Amino acid sequence: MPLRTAPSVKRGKIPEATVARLPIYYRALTQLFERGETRVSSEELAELTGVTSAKLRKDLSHLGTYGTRGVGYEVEYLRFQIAREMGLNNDWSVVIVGLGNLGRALARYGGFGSRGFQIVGLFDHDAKLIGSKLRTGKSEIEIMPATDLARAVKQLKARLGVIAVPAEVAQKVCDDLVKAGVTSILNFAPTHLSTPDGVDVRRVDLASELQILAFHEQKKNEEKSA
Amino acid sequence: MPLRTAPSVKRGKIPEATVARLPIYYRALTQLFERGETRVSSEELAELTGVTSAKLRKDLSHLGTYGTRGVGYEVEYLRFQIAREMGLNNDWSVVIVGLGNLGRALARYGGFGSRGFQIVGLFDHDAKLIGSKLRTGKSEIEIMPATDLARAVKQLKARLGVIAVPAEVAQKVCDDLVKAGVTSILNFAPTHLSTPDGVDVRRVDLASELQILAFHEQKKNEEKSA
DNA sequence: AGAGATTTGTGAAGAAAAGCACAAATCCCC
DNA sequence: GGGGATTTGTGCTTTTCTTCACAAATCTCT
Repeated sequence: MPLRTAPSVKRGKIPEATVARLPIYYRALTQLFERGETRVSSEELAELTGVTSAKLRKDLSHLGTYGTRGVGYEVEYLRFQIAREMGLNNDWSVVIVGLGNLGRALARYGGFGSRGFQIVGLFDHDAKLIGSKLRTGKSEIEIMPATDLARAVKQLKARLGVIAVPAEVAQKVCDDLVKAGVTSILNFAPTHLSTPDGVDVRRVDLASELQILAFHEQKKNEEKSA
Repeated sequence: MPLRTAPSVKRGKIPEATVARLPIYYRALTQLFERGETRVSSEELAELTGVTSAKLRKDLSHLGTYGTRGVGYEVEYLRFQIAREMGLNNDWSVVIVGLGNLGRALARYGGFGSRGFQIVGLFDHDAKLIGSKLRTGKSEIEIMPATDLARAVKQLKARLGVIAVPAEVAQKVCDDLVKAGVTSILNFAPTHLSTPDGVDVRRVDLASELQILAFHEQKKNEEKSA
């Protein structure tokens, strides 16, 4: 009978590289949990997520010692600990600015609205879109005018913002979001955003990703012909 | 009159971290070029792209010595060198699999079809979509049945594939793409893909990005209340 | 209860990336 | 043509990330 002893929670700060992998582990654990698995070894979980088992163990060791030597990890327990560490038990309000092709896809994207994230505001500049409603997961939300951004976002108390507008206006939108109290931004516009200290920006750049692949692809060809 | 001396092209391999930043520099240089700027210093370009000037210079030094001390870099020349290094002068054929919300947005996304990347095939599983046409940049392309994937992609000779299908079928699609000769994959499905050696996979994970932001957001709150 | 088989957690070593600081090269102006 | 002002390119240092390898902890079987 594995009696759960007090989890030794470590309070050093977690390396950024580790933080970036926690969502991957979380997802794999969720899958295992839904499949009814109760235990998993670092080897198996590493296989599922595409990392090495040593890296996985070191990553987890930054959260605390949640495994059992000779046995492995309890799926549900480890999953909960990661969720807690990542703040997924809290509820996060998110606004999306820009509802072109990409913005609409993001708004409708299920994985976005799921677990912990709730889309509470949609904004666009285009008069043809304003007032129309969009289904985002469970609820329907009306698209509001971008001119209202700063005021409306402040009222919604959202601290996470998604920018899916053209590069030319991204900085302006970013400034408005920051003014409204947003302190974390996911930027899909292909441009660098400058923000004051204390505001995090993560960029997702579709064209860059393709270019990086093309670079490696080219290297493969050079090798072949060499 | 700055007579252009033979560029000393360095042939060591370029660090991965540098490769990931080259597209950013390239975009900023394109912008400067279109604005009519002919010269830029590492300090200015660093500011524009959100890196430090030392890092920028070191990155560029891996490509060759394309700057002039006391002066800076010639915008057009440097831009060309980066493009060449990244294989953007070649033309890359890309196929997209999965034309749900996200896939359609990607297909229509201008920055994708631009400079060097041409979407040559669209595939989906859904009978309602098959046969319909989608405008991707300049041309219209018909959506083809996913059952035809391996055969059709081989015929199209595409080596870059974009996966925008649900996680459950992503590995199957990936296997088919690899079978068809695709050697670089951009994966939007929230799951790890296993591939044979020689096939590169880059993952873009929207939910993970939000979760990483939420993690830091939580840390900010803890600090405040501490 | 003890021997043998697993599997974690982690120090220590190694590799990669970032940051520093300054010599070398160029320009400008008198 | 020489002195002062810029700005690159890079050796060196520091930091961060990854990998290795093994002791410690647990389980199983007899």
